[in-house]
Amino acid sequence: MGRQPCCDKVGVKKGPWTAEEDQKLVGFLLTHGHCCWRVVPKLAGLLRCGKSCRLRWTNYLRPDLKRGLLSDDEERLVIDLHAQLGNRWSKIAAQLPGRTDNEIKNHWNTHIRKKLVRMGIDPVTHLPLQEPPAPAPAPAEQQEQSHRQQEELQLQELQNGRELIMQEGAGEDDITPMIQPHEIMPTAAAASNCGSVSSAHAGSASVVSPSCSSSAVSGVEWPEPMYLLGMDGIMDADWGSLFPDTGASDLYPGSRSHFDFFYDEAMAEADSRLPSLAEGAEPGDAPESKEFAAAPRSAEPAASTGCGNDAKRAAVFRSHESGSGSSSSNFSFAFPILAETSPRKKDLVNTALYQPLEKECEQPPPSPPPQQQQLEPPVSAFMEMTTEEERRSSDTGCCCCGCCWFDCSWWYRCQWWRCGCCSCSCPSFCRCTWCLCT
DNA sequence: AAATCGTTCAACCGCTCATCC
DNA sequence: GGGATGAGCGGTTGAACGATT
Repeated sequence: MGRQPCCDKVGVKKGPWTAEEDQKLVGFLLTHGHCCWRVVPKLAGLLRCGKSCRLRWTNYLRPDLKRGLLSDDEERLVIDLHAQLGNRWSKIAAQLPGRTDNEIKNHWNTHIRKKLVRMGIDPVTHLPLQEPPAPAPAPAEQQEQSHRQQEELQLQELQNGRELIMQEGAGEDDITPMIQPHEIMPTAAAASNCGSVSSAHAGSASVVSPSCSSSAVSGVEWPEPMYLLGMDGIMDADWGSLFPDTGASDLYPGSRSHFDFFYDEAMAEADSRLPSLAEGAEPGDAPESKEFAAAPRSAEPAASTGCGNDAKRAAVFRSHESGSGSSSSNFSFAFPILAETSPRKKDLVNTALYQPLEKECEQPPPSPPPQQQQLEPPVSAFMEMTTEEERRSSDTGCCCCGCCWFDCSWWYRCQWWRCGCCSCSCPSFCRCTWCLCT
């Protein structure tokens, strides 16, 4: 008697997942978890096999996934772990929270393996390749050779550090650097400015969320279904009551989300710059504090421009911020960002998120077209824009929404720590010249 | 502008492992 | 102990996309 197939293959859809399917799957899993993958598609109303659902969830929809290319540190760790574990991608992935075995495997095959070969290292044995000495490089190759030498130096550093990494147990903070603020994908709501999903900028499941496994997630008692593709559902959620007693960091021990990182850094800096904020300083001391606490600047302009979600988001933030002091990880669940499709290079190439290909890095950067050389207009020009919509829609001015960090930080053109057109580093409230906190 | 080639990565396939009965 | 079953792993595929000709 042969093994029962995972599905009957009849009437089962294959190929790329649609947004609607993602929505159904996420909604179902967040509501019910998964007890048995085979029945998930039936109960969720999907014409997919359970295996496909599991893969889609673990490799793409899971709310703790990082997106984007592996960082240099992650790449080094992958190389190091591969030298020890071989092609045990799941074991390697287990050391890189937020990364999937599939993702690492793909990255290995498309980037790292080639890099190692170029460096004269056998990607299988991690030993030097036995090759005849290469002829003297042509002048055009000298630059590349210099690049190789640099990579070899890095690899040597890696080898030197291998023992140390292993002895120290490779703490998460050491081995998995946080995604930097500029790497954050735009939220669908932010990118579209008014809550409708923009396929052009809606990132794939770019998420700021604690590390977890799908099995851990399934253990949560989730509230009412939240169809994540409709961002309103997220924003409307009562995140304070979602995890009334335990923060996400409790749910996922030892984890710290990117949001945690941002939040703590922001608070630390805000504390240093606005020491009297907590005591209810006078406007002269912290001009934005009271206004923010009462009604963020974004709220009113948002209303006038039809962006009521800003107020909702600000309300969620305030609710969170004024909580009992439990882990800010609670809030991390507010940002699972689902996309209609995976982001393509064209979507990111003009953004801070774009990470050039290796070969592109080897080329001298193309000189920007004239119009791009003046991305930052005089501050006065920016200040002449009077509405939030004008500021937001301006490709040449400050990209901040002009109000609280809540919007700014999720707007992909923003620099987290300070706005591109001012040196304000008061991340709790703003980073742009619209604000008065400078 | 069109054709061709190379790259990337989501998704699939087939296998093994773990667990249950 | 052995069969049935579900889950997970690693290799492979193919569509989409970018680069080049």
